[in-house]
Amino acid sequence: MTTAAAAAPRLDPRVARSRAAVLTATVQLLIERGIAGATVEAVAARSGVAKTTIYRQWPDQPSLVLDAFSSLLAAQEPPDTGTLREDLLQMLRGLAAALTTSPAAALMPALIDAAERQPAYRALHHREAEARHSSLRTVLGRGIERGELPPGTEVDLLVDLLAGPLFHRRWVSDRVLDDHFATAVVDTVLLGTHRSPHSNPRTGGPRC
Amino acid sequence: MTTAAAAAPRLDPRVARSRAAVLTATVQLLIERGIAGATVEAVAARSGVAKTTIYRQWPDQPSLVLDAFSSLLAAQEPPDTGTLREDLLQMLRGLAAALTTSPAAALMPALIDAAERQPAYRALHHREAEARHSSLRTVLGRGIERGELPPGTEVDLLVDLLAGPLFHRRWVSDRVLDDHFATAVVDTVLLGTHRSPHSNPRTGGPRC
DNA sequence: ACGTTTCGCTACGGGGCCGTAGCGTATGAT
DNA sequence: ATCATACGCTACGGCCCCGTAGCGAAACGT
Repeated sequence: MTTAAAAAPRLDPRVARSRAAVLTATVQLLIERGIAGATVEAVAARSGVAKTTIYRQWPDQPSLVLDAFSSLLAAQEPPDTGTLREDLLQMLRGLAAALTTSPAAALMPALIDAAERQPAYRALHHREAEARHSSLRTVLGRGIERGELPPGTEVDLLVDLLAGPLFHRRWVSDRVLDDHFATAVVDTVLLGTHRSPHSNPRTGGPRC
Repeated sequence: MTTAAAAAPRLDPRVARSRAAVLTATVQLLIERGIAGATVEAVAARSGVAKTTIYRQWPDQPSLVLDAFSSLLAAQEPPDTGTLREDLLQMLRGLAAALTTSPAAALMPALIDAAERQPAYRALHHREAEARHSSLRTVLGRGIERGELPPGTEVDLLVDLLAGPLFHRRWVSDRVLDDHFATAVVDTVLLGTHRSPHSNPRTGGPRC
């Protein structure tokens, strides 16, 4: 009975309310001032929740920030249009849009930077990245089954080839990142993979 | 008199010494603890230079950190082997090696994160990125002149297509980043670009 | 209506870092 | 040898943030 009760604890609405307010304020502060600026005191001031209340729900600042980060996890479902190209276009266009418009995208560098040194952030970063890549892997796997990609295709390589250019353009080149760019990436990579130059040169192209 | 003297200031060796010690310590602290950890007090402790001396040469902490960042600028000369593929292989392999081994590479996420919010860091980041890309652009330009790339090739797109996957693998996928990977990227992108980089969407893309 | 839980508020000691001042000492230039 | 300069050291007021304690008030569950 105790285990059953602990499994489905109906939450006190007061807890839920303050918890939501705190997380919202934390995300805002993370975007505006970075991890270092997401102070417990600042979160308390911004959210209207007392500092002591925050400490009643989170042991320390890193726990709170990690919680705020994971509250943003929103992995999209893998599309299934019937064509590999269409699936990839849909995914990369969605990614491009998310990287340019979503305010949450702005704090990905902060997560990567923190992951470079702190194990907890590192684990979270990998979890989120894996969640994003799994959809891509699913789509690519279907492409292989359909014969749109050669059988020996290295899926991991393709993931970097497809997603990498979008990230690079957003945070390094700092140029326009739109549907046209996403389309160009998909087509170039698909065309370049069609003959699988690195893995299986003997079999030539599938049906060229 | 004052203007003439300021025009050619031979540096006091004491200044040069403390300056070098401070910058070295700052870089170390940046790598170990990030920007927030590169405190003037910590730098003073690590370098053995008194805190007051640091303030005599830098007005505040951001100036010091920016100075430390720019002391790491080392853009490689564009190679000229005669073949576009060889040039690109050399450059991307060098980049892959730098991203994996160089301790300075570890603080690129920190720079990108800071650039997201602070204009000074943003300017520095763009300056460094531009320096890296210019060599790549030079090599690609020669490829177009030689006819190894179609005349209308979008060089900016190629830069992201080539460099992006390396960054993505280093900081998102967190998988092996070696010569083999760099080679696969170069070959896929070159093959994919050999015909039109983005074919017409009406027919369903680059089908053969 | 009743106990229980969570809340907001105030206050606190502790710590870290900021940026400056003053002063004697060591190192450099001439 | 002399003068100028940069140095290290100590000390300081100020600020921000940490995490905890104690209290009464308000909101909840039954």
